[in-house]
Amino acid sequence: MNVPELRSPVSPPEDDMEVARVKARVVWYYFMGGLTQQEIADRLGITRLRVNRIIGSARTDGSVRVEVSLPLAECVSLEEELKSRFGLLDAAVVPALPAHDAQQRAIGEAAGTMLGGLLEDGRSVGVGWGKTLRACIPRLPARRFSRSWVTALMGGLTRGSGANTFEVSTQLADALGADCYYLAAPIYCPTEESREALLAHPGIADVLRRARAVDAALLSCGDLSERSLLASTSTVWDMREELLGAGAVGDLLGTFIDAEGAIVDHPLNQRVVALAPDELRSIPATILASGSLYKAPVIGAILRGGYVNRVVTDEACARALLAGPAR
Amino acid sequence: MNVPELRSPVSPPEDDMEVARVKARVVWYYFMGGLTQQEIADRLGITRLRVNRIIGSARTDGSVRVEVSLPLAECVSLEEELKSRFGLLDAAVVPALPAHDAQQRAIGEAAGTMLGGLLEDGRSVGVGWGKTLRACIPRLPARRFSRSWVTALMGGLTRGSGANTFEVSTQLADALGADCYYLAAPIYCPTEESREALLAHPGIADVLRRARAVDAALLSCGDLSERSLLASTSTVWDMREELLGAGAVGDLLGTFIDAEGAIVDHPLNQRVVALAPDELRSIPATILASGSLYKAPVIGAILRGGYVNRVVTDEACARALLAGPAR
DNA sequence: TCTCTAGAAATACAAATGTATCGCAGGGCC
DNA sequence: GGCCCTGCGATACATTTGTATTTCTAGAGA
Repeated sequence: MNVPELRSPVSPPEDDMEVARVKARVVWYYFMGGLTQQEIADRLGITRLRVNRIIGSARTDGSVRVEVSLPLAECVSLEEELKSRFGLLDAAVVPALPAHDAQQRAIGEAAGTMLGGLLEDGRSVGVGWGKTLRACIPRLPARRFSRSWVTALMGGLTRGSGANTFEVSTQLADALGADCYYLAAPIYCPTEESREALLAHPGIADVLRRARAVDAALLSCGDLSERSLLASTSTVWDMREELLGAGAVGDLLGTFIDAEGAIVDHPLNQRVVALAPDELRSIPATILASGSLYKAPVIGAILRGGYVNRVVTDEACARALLAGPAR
Repeated sequence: MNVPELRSPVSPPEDDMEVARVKARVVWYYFMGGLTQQEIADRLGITRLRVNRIIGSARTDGSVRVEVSLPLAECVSLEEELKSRFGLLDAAVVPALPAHDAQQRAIGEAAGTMLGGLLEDGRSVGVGWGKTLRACIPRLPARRFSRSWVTALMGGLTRGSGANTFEVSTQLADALGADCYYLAAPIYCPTEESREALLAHPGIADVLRRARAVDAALLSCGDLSERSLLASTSTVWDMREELLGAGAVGDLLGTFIDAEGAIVDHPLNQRVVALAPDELRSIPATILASGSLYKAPVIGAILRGGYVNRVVTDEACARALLAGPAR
C-alpha cells in the first residue's frame, strides 16, 4: 500500500532524489497548474500510468492538502449544541460520509486542525492510537517545535497495524519536529502482577509521569464490535462477553467504561498500561477524535464521564449524541 | 437519507442561503469526502450537472484551496539565484504552465502566500492591479486586521475588467478585514495640467501620502504588446510607437521604463496618477508578481532598476531573467 | 547460464468528469 | 399581456481518470 516507498537496492540516494523531483513536479502540475495527466506525462516524458499513480499516492500521503473555506451551517450548529450539552470547550463536526475510512480520515483531519490551533513551541502532546489519529498528522503545521515533546499515552499492540501507538506518536513527533517518548509496553499485561512490575521500570514510570503532565492529549476510543482494532485482538475478544456483561460499551485508552462513563469492574482493567481516564481530567486540552454511528455509545459515555473537554466527530454521530442523555 | 428540502423559488435571501448551504455541502463531499459527483447529486437530490457546476465555481472562486507541500528543487535553486543576482530579499518561482491564465493564477497564489507571511495586524498594504494580483487574494489568511489598511497605488481604468485597481484593492481589504483607500482617478489624466489639478484634490493627495507610507506593496507590471491590459487601452495604444521609440519596454504602476529600468522621457509619464517607481524604494517590502516569458524584459528592467526587493515569477521567466544582464 | 520474480510499461476498459446543445419556465421590463 | 433574458434540467457526447490485466525487462539467486 502506500507506506514509505522502498526503492530498488541499486542506487538509493540518486534514484530517490530523482523520483522525488518527478513527484513534486507531477503533483504541482496537476493540482496547482490544472494540467491533465496525459499532458503532464508528455511534458515529463513518463507514462500516464505513472502520473496517475504518483497523484494517487500524493492524495493519501498528505503531500497535497485541500482546504475548504465554506462553513457548513448544519455542522456549525451541531458543534454549538455539543458544546453546551456536554460542557465542552470546543467541538468540531464534519459531514457524514458513506465510506468508513474516508470518514475516519475526515475526522482525523479536523482533529489535526483543532490540535494545530492549540500548539506552540514548548507545549507537549500525548497521543493514543488509531487510524483516525494518524489522519490528523498531515493537517498539522510542519513546524520546528524543538522545545516540545510528544508522548504515547498507552502501550502498543505487538503487531504493527499502521496506526499503532508507536507509529502514531513517531509520526506526530516527526511532523512537529519534537522529541518522542514511547510507553514501551503492551497495552495489556498478562497479569496484574506483571503490570505492577512493568510500572516499576524507571523508563516506563518516567514516560507515564510525562503522560500525566502533557499540555494537550489527542485520543480516540473503541467499541466492542469486531470493527474495533483493539476489541478484535484475541486478548480482548476472548473476554468480550464478560466485558459486555459488566456493562462495558467500549474503551478509552484501553480502559473499558460503561454507558455512564464509569470504569467497569473487570480484571482486564487492572492490566492496562496507559494513562487512566480519570487522569485525563487534569490535562488542559483533551481532544477526543472519533465518529461513525456505531461508536456513539462509547463517545457519549466518555463525554458524560467528563474525561475530555473537546470532541471531533461526524454529523450522524453528533445527532445521535444529542439524542441521548446529557452529561 | 438526509435530503434537505429545497423548494422555495420565492424569496431571494432565503434562496441564496439555501444555495450557499448546498454549495458548502457539495464542495465538502467532493473535496474532503471523496464522493463522486453522481453520489453527491443523489444524496442531495440535485442533478449531477448542478454538482459539476458548483464544483467548477468553487475551484475558481477560491473557496477551495489546495496546497502542495513538496518543494520543487529546480524552482528553489532558481529562487536562490534570483535573490543573489538581483539583490532581493526574497523570491518565489513556480513551474511554467502552458495556459497563460493558469500561469497568472499560480504566480498570484504564490505572491499571496509571500504577502501573507509578511502581514500582521497594523501593517498597511498598497496594491497595483491585474489578474495576477487578484489571484493572490484567496491565498491570504482571512483574518481580522482591524488596525490595518489597504490602499491603491495607482488610478483605475474607467472600464471594469474584473482586475481593476478598485476591484483588487476592495477584495484585498475585504480578505484582510482592513479599511480600503482608493486613488479615485484615472490612471492617465488627459493633460499634465489636469493631473496637477487632480493631485491638488485633498482626498487624492491624502491617499497618495498613504501610498508612500505603506509597509508592503504588491505590484505587477505590463509590457507593450496587445496582451497587456493597460497597453491595449486606447490611451496607451495610440502612443505605442512613440513609447517604443523612446525605449520603453513596459510599465510599472503606469509609468513606462526602458530596459535599464530608467523612466522614459515621454509626455504620458507626466500624466500618470500613481506612486512613482522611485518612491517604491522607501517601502520596506515590495513584491513584484509577474511572469510569462514575454514579460521578462519588463521584469528584468524593474529588477535592474532596484524598484522592488521581492519577486514572484515562473520558471521560464526566471531562467530568462538569469540569462540577461545582472543588476 | 538459467530460471524466477518483482516492478515497470503497455494495453484495454469501465467509470467519472466536463461541456455543448436544446427546451422550458420564471422574472423583469416595456 | 407580450417579450426577452437568464438559468436550470435533460440529453448526448468527448475527454479524462482509475484500475485490472498482460507483457516485458532486468536483476537475484541457484
